[in-house]
Amino acid sequence: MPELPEVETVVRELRPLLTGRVIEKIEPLWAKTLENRSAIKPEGQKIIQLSRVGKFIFLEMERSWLAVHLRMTGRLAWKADGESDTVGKHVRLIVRFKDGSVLLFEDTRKFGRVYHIDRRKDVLQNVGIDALDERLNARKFFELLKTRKMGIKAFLLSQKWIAGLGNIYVDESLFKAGIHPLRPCAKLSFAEAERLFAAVREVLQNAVKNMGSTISDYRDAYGNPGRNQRYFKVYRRAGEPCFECGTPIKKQRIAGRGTHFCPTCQK
DNA sequence: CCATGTACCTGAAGGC
DNA sequence: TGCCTTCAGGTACATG
Repeated sequence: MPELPEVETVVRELRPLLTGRVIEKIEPLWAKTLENRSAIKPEGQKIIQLSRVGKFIFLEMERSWLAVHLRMTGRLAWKADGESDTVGKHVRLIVRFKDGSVLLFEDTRKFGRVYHIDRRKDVLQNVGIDALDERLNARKFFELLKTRKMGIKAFLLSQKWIAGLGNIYVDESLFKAGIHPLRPCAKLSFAEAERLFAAVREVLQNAVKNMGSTISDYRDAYGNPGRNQRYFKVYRRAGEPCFECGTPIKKQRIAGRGTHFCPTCQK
């Protein structure tokens, strides 16, 4: 499941591969994958730069943008020779460049989307500040928490306030901070908010260093799996002993997601 | 405002 | 072997 670290890894790898290339054609193979919300034509436009906000990947062109969301099983891969590339079973969209290279969007479950838009905010209306944005700090994080009654896991999972976290990194961050996933946001002290903010940053930054986590589907732009899954403390460890206290890790449905936590360490 | 449920999808895994 | 059910979870949307 690509979350911020996986998306960041893909963006870093694709940036030198795609920048400067000119689009010849965009071919959707599964109609719903491409959502065109612009009157401008992508054909003939040059890719100026790549960026990321939360789980969105942006390809900035000269007059419009492509925004990619990988959702659950989406992957991007660039191939120097588009002609020799046999189209795999799960290729949902092909971006063809003038030089003959291609960007493939593969997506087993078809949840992923490629949006063609005029400006980034066309897909960012309901997306909050990126979790690694330098403008975010513990004080601002606490300010976002203190007016909300919802459980902290639901808050972190929502992209509305802080963008980029998904199920894996929420569980790992809450464990690192020693906070129970059901704690109401508004009941967290400033010290707890500070600890949680630091944990979120550390968990995400470590995962970026490890090129993301691969559970089943995720691969980077070169088709390689990440290494971060080796360092999970709670995710997918139900019934196994907590590394801190030995209590079996509990799995429970919270905020509609399989949630892993240590009932002893997380209060 | 918030929690819950369903839809979108496919493939893997478990039960019988 | 094979059929059926359940589960995985990012996001949008409907409902209470």
